Amino acid sequence: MFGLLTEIGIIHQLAANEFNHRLPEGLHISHFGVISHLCRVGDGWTPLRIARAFQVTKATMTNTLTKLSARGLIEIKENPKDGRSKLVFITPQGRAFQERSIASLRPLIEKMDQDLDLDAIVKILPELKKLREYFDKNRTN
Amino acid sequence: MFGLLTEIGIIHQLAANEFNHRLPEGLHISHFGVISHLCRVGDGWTPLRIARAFQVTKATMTNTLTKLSARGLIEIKENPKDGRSKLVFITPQGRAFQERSIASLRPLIEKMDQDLDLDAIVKILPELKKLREYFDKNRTN
DNA sequence: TCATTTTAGTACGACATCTAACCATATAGC
DNA sequence: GCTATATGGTTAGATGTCGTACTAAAATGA
Repeated sequence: MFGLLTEIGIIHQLAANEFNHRLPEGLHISHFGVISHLCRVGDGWTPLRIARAFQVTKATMTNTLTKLSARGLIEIKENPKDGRSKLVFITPQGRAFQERSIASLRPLIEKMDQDLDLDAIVKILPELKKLREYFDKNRTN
Repeated sequence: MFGLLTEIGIIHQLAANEFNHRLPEGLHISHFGVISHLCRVGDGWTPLRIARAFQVTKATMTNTLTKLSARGLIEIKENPKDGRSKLVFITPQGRAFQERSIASLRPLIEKMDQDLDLDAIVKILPELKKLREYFDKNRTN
């Protein structure tokens, strides 16, 4: 069990590092994650909901969104339905950034697709999902 | 592929967080990792060799070892064979810390062993190892 | 032998993330 | 309706990790 988590930790570290190196304009994998998410599933989410989707604290998400907003990649508006909260929208520059990012990452992904046994990887995904759900359900706080 | 790495990233985040919460005296999973490593495979390693084992930079390892040394959990000596380098040894307090840590983590691990299908997890380990070796081999540096 | 290059470790600054504390607004209970 | 609690977001401080640049020592090679 320790071995599994060690392995996962190292893979995460190496993968995040690899991605960070390749993302344009010195942006971080977490920035790409949020932008990509908004592009794929639609925008107009509250910061808290995005934080939950990525399993980070709301303070972390405030930080990430502030950076993205400063770069003009997203727009943060008041939520007309709830005075406490905000809504996050992607801008045209945000979409352009996502496309540039994907283009930057494509060679890496394609090389992985080529070098690694995708079938085997697809097979372990459900197992990882179970593990993630377990941690998510059993976490303290 | 993206999904796989997202999953791995979240699991790592949740697991590291869970471990950090449970480790004694506010120590971090990275500290436990080093101590545990020295206990298991023997001490007298150079900082760089430990850094490589955990796939972190040597600057990071300097930081970690400084903290551990300040707490008296390890001892860092000159390397008589090489004036540039050091050797890291575990102290009795370090061993005691490892035992306390394991005791703190035991309930979590036992619960996981109980709740999760270990056979399935053991089956995905080789696949993860392959993935890790792939990233390790192909990393930009 | 001595100059060049490589290697081990450290110093410093940047940054993502966390926790804790705080403010403002919404919800619930009496 | 009003008070107490819960919720969404921000701020401040701590920390782990990274990249870059530096020093000192070892290895290389002409």
